[in-house]
Amino acid sequence: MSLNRLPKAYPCGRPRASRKARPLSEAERTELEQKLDRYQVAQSLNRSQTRGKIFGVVVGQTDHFTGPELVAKVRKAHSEIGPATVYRNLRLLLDAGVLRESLTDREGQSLYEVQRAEHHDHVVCLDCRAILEFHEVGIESLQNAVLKKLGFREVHHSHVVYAHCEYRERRE
Amino acid sequence: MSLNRLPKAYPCGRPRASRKARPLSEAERTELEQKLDRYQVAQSLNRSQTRGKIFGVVVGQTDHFTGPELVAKVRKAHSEIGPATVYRNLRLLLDAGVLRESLTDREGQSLYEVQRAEHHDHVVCLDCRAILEFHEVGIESLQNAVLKKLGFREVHHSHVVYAHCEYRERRE
DNA sequence: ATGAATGCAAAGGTTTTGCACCCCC
DNA sequence: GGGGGTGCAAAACCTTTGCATTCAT
Repeated sequence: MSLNRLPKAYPCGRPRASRKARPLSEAERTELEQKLDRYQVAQSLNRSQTRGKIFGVVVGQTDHFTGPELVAKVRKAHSEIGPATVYRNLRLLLDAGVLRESLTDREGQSLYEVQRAEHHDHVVCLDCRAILEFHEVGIESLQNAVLKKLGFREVHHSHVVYAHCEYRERRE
Repeated sequence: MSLNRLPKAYPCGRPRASRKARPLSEAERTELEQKLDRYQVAQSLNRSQTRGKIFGVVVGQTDHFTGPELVAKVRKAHSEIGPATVYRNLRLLLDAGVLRESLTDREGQSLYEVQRAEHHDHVVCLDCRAILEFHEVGIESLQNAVLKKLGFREVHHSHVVYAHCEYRERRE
């Protein structure tokens, strides 16, 4: 096999898209809106219509998405909005805590998702690219103990496990 | 503050570059060489001189480095080698397990490092960008228990904590 | 009125690809 | 000899930036 053609995907039999996160509740949406508002006030920013539209698209996302995907989604709903504006607001929403950069997919692209109240970490299936979420309190508390010992105060973290899933295992 | 000028760095007083990892031992270096050899054989790849040179530069790295940094380092030692070749070999070395993509820095760039026998995770200082390493067996075992329950078999993982350090704390 | 936000186009930076030529086995 | 590897240049891609204009307060 030549260097020029390294495989990028190793498909397994896992059913696709079986993992849609639940949509935001009305309360969560309101909470995020207030978060954005507070950030805008704190930073003396304006409340623009365009930002409102982008926010609307963003909080409608249940899955993880890349920058270009967000650009496309925004553009689909509001064709007048260009990439530059989307990226400027993407960064702002990250800073405001409305979004978070949750992981890097196996192609090395950043994936973003809406910041929810309950934190979670990720498992990426190396076969079918499915992304699952997990939360284990014990891990977090051990992590915080380590950080404290090192003299740090955590702001956020990214814990991603890349793994083969049982679907592949069965075929080996 | 305008959207166009979001701050990217918040310097703290931590002394820079206080954290150099130790260089590879001769044994480790040999082990990596064999790993590469095995990979080349398994994939029916050739042993080229250029790849050897790049390997040489790579195993001389003690710190984390980005793609462009590796390009520059290789070029400095071997000016005839271009970016395309470096990137092709970077990917190959990742696939061979000689390197690993260890984390994404706060600018969103991937950082690579030599794969060592002892696994470790990372803390990134949000103030001075220092990168520290930690290893906590308890975290790993909890993680593996979770993965098993979900029906996955871990291949590798990335656990990065972004945090403020005590140096900043003291000044607040 | 003043600074923030947008839209466009252009630039920037990183990584990949096409292709002719060379090297390894 | 045949496939793998390299080097160069060009392309592809994602993201940021400059600037004139519009919007929010």
